[in-house]
Amino acid sequence: MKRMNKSVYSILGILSSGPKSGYDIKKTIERSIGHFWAESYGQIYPTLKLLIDEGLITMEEEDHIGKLDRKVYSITYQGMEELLGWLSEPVEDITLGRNELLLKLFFGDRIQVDENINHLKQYEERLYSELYIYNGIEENLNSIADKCPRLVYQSLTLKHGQAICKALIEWCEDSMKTLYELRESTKKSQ
Amino acid sequence: MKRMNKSVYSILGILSSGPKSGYDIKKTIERSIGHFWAESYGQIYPTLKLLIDEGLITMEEEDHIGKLDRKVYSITYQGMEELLGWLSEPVEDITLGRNELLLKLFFGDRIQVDENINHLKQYEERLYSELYIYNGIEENLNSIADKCPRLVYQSLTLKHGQAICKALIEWCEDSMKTLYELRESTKKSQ
DNA sequence: TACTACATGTAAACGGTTACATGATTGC
DNA sequence: GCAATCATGTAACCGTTTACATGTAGTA
Repeated sequence: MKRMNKSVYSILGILSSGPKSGYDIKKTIERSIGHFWAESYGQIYPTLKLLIDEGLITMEEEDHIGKLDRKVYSITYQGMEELLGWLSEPVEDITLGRNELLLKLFFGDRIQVDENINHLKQYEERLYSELYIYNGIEENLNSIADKCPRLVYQSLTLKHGQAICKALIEWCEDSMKTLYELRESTKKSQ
Repeated sequence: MKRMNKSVYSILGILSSGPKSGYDIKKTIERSIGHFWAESYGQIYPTLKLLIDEGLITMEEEDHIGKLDRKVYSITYQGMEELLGWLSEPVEDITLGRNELLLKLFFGDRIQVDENINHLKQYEERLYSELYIYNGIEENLNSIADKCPRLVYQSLTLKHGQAICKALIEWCEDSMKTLYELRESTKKSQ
């Protein structure tokens, strides 16, 4: 299976909770994962075509409720396997724009709780090393006695990075705690 | 003047503190704004060509210290004007990947303190309204009594957004305080 | 009547990265 | 001799957005 771009997985994820048209997929993405992941029609329709070619989804023309040519897409068994495989793989990119970790996490109930905890652990580690670098730069800035305005502005951008790191490390901790509890509660109910 | 992409301003910003070669620009960007703004050679060299055509920078071939064909670029008066104009304009995009606010702020000492404070104020407002939306969704999620794992994962992604918003609102407050102090201290010394 | 939502799709443009080609200089 | 760094540049590729084209259905 050739390398696929991430749009594929956002669409497979959405279809994993039921068949939908291209239009529906767009709307569903906006309402659910829209705050960290966007897809345009120019991305969705060609991707749907590709997914059919790969056998990961199927299409059915829902003929004439009225005269709308509505095409409904469903995920196949292979498609579900592809999705689950991707969900379990470690996160690659974490550009804060299109956040792959959040995309995996949003569909986290499809896989084991521990796998999601692992994703969070790895993210937390990255955040710690990023913060470590920032702290190094900060010490460097502080060691320069001469406090010119230039340095003030530089350190503001630095503090931005530190603030995000610290907040997200906390978020990781809280999230992992939540997932530990989820794991325990599902154990009991079995 | 036709609309320019943001790479232009990162380069003008870097050149505003002294002439540099394309290679130097790349290295300087990495060391200074690299944590929120990247540029590749494939972006830098064509942009330098464009900036020369627009008269915003000039080029001088620094011939033969050895035999390296080093080309040194300097910002022109018009280039400086273009940069200062852009620095004073309100921020457009704030994708957290390539952060335009931080780019403006990093070069903030070139303009009035108050203009930078305004950028921060506007950013803070955006963050408040984003947080407001998240809080609305959260209430909605909480009102669903049925606590299925699905919702747990959804709310994790939501909390991610909330955590960043809160941290950055605090960062805005701190930054504005710092800039108020900077403004007062420069007033006194005049 | 006009506006909004439903519905599908494509082509061009845009912004950016990656891979490649080329070659000098410095230091181990 | 070899690796790292200095140094310039281009072409292909990738992912994404925008603008466009087309048309139906419901409702105010």
